[in-house]
Amino acid sequence: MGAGKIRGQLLKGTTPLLVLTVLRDGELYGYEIVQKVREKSGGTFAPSEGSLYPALHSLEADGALLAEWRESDKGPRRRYYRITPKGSGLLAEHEAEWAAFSVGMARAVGSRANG
Amino acid sequence: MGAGKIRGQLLKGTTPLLVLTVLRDGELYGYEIVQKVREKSGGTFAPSEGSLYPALHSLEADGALLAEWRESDKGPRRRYYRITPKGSGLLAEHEAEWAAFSVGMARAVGSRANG
DNA sequence: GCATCTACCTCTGATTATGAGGTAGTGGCT
DNA sequence: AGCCACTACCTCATAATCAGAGGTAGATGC
Repeated sequence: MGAGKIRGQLLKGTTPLLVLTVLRDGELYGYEIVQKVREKSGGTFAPSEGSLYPALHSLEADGALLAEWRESDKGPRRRYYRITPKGSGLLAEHEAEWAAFSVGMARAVGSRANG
Repeated sequence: MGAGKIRGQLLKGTTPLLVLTVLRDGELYGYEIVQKVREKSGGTFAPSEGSLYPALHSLEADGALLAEWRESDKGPRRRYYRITPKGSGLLAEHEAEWAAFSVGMARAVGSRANG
């Protein structure tokens, strides 16, 4: 349980990156996004609804995503999300941030001393 | 500026890991901890005072660190921190969390499709 | 006396993940 | 028909914690 508490904090700020990443391969609706993230991350990540939907709305408001309602044959309607050119730019920014961040962590936490 | 906003969120939860990591090599006081973190991370990280001191107090309260006031020849007194066995255990936990987290991210964000 | 550097501490505001709750459509079971 | 489960969306209250600004205090130099 203690470990989960740490993880919850590490997750902060990763939802837009994860969402934009799975949408790079094509349009998806909310539930599908969670499944794709879980799949791609090897089961490590699966954004909760309480963080997914606000993130989607915020990305849409920023012009990073385009959304469209569509009916489903078998269940409630779905809101499909598609990445925009602006979203691709934002994705690149998030990827660069993550890369710099994880390199810094590898240096700082790496088993060997650096100084 | 936009990038910094992302990073600020990614940083959440990393302060205890960074602090415990630099204290693994010996005791340090607050200002020194920031410098060591900056040094080890190649300039990527340098905890702000507003996050460092609360983290130190919390780690001390948890029994992960032992602290001691000492006078300085040339300036105000310093509070030296030393890692305890419990702190080493916590460090191992944080390291494992970080490892799992960064592996998951590498899978999810890696340039090639996984599924 | 006053500014500057070191060194500590605390508070406010902003961001965001979680978990619980709520609304609806579809289909299966009794 | 009534009930439950599953899909699919959304929102709210709570908790964690980072940044930045402010405050206290000792030592040094002008």
